Amino acid sequence: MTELEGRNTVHLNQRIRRDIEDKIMSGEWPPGHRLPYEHELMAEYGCSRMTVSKVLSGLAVQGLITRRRRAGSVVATPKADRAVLQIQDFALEAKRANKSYRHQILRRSIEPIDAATAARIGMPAEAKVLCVDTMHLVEGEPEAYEERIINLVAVPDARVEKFVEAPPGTWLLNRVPWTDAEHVIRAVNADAKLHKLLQVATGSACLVLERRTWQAGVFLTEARISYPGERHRLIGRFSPAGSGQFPEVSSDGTS
Amino acid sequence: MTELEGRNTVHLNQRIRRDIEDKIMSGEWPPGHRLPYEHELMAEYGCSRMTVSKVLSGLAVQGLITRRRRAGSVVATPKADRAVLQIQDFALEAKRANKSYRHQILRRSIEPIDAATAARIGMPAEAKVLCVDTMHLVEGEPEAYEERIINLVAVPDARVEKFVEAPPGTWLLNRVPWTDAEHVIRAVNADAKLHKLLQVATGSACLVLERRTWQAGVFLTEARISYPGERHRLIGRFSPAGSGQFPEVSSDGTS
DNA sequence: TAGTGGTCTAGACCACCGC
DNA sequence: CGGTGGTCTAGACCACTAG
Repeated sequence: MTELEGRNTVHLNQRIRRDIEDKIMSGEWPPGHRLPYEHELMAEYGCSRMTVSKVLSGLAVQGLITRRRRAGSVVATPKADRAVLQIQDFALEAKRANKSYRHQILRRSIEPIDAATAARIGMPAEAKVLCVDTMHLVEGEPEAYEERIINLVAVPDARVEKFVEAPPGTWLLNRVPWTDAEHVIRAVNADAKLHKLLQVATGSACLVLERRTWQAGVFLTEARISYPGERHRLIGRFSPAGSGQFPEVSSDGTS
Repeated sequence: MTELEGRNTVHLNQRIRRDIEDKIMSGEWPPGHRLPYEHELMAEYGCSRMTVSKVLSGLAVQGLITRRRRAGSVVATPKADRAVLQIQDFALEAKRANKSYRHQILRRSIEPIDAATAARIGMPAEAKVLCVDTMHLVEGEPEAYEERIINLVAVPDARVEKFVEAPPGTWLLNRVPWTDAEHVIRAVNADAKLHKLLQVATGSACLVLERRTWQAGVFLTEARISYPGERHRLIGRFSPAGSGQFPEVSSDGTS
């Protein structure tokens, strides 16, 4: 077609992708609708097959379409909604809100894990791990209470780390990459311990986030983070997988 | 190099990608480390530039590396952890667990929204929306209570839909694609209403998930879903963005 | 079996940006 | 300025699968 107009910095693949996304998003191509074949798109846009192929592959990765060999590409039918929450680094989060942050290490000891924990994280029951309890304070107020277990076999450096400059979560994040993670979010009524630490009434609802991470099958760390109930909320804003990524996410503490 | 061995069905790009991922994950290439240039990888694997380019682009989309012209590609430093929760369709979820599911529409009316809601969803205060309250029952027990608002301008079909066969969430999911979403997760103490509906003690902790979705800037729907406190947890298992996608995710109800 | 997508090549030109 | 990544081409062979 030798398109020569409108090529300021907008690339052909972007135009193709946008056209297809628009047709899907507008409902013009509903779930199940078969997209044009690659050779048809080649003809339509007057480009090589590689270009349309990359576009369609990207849409497939994004989950907008599904592709099969002989059958062509069809608009995917959404399966379920995803909630994507970005668990911010506490210090970063506070800094963005222009608030002061500090943390206190309440406990730091190396202990054997009990049977329940062993089963949960997939380690032998006798294994010794590093246990670190941390209070996160924003503007001097309790923001969250964190109970963490670190596998010293996977993270030997942690054995001598005192977590003075950075709390365990931040320290680990900047040091050890992970390959698998599991999150559990629950609501619990504050017991005496949470009452004392978070300065909330006994029985008031608290948000508990448990995160376990592994690296290639090897357990790395488990964190149980308790937030004061209604004062804190996990917030996530996002677009479908892969497209807009994660434009703005926060975990704030407005009532 | 003209590699000729080991090409059963494992593609060259997969091998390159795996090699790089392994080096990053093992810590051999820590955050900030500069990867080989494309032409170096070409020489190392004896392939064309397109092949290594696609691999590196994929890793960049995945967030494992960052790429800049002239400067090359470097291993990205992780910013924060993400929690990815898949909000299952209630019926699907129950079916997988081999449990019975049904829903009840407790309320269905078209009403103008109040000022607070209008501000929250970005619609004029006078706009009329469809309000649907739904109880989700698994094995006859209250699983969740859902309060939903649907923008009739964006989803005109909803005006005559009675949600008998499928609850509003499922109905919408299979009909309307969204481009942006916002989630808020809170813990609240059950008030009299939740006590009655979810059959939990007044004051017991409940998990509240609010989801608002838009399509290209146009508000679609808002759902506030309340789960009985400790009986239900949101669970997500996942790998870093783009790689393993979402291997197994559930929202189960064990105590 | 024929036609689709999946992968790969050996080039090319260009935009950007660090030196 | 030179070298990097970003994009694109016009081919090619192969694997898979629907009809």
